[in-house]
Amino acid sequence: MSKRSTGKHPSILTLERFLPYRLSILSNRISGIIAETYRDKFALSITEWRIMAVLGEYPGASADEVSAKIQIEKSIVSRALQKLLARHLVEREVDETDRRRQNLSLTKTGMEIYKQVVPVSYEYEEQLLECFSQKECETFDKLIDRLYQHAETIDLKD
Amino acid sequence: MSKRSTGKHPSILTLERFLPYRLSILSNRISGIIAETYRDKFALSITEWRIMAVLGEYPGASADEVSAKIQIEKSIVSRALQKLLARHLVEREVDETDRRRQNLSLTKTGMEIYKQVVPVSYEYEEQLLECFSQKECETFDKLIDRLYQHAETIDLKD
DNA sequence: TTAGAATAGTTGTGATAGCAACCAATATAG
DNA sequence: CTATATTGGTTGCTATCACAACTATTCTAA
Repeated sequence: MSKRSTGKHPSILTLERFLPYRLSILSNRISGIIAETYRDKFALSITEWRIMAVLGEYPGASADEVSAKIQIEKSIVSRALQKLLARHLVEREVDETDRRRQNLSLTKTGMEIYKQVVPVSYEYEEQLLECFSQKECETFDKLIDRLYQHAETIDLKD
Repeated sequence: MSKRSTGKHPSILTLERFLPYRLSILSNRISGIIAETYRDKFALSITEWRIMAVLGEYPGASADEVSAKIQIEKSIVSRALQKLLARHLVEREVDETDRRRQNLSLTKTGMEIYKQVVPVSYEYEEQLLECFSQKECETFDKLIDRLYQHAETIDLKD
């Protein structure tokens, strides 16, 4: 039984210091900056680009695998794929050993775009990390991964 | 003139190690977990809760100030406010010295909800940070803030 | 075998986000 | 003053997301 009324927390929440909030606006800012570039230079949304990135790494993946990889609802992946297919950046063929499944891959054009986007992405990441020393990079890396792992185990009891 | 073809970056992007992506899924996971609680226990969306949090800290703030604080489009704030007003969690009155402006504040009911949500939020934050030592907390804090500051200065050329 | 569960993918619906256009009140510059 | 710009806020439109229902195929177990 916790003594809520005499608890250890302040009675007012300082949003600017609240970790979930800070991570959210940090992520929004960082994604937002590069989203603009993807949109202006390649006419790709973040989701579309992520799909292409997975297919660049794992040609032949299925929509379901892509969905799991990038942690985006399969319905959203499905609709984003429709656009990529329409633009002939991605192609698919029914897997003959399992006809529910469709193997996805970048088309030639898709691959050309991919090869242009990859260095832009890396350069952006590099610019971001300029504000950290080598050691800080490693630390940050480690802490992010640890937090991510840990968050998965949290279940807010009611 | 950069030698792109012999550049220092790999020609394939490993999405799982790409910082913007990792921050995005980390933030989604962390916000997602608590969003569920806000929704189930208080019937509040993240945005609605953030608005209430600002009003808890700064009673009398205007919609514009709230919008700036939580970095959310004023149109979205406007619509979220309509719901909070309808539920009588927030009230507003026209500022008589500037009749464009409406001063917002939590109602009595709103304040009761607020007082329930605050400790839940702090407890969640505490659980999250369990995976860090005191020292790591401070480091993480510092690095996040630095990265956030730095990201603002980045302008992707062309 | 074959009925039922599981899996891959699509589609419908409602909520939310982002942008721009807009209205009303106020501030400002000639 | 008064025309113009600025500011606070709402609304319309479109895109995107989340969740659930649905179709089609394959797997499983009696």
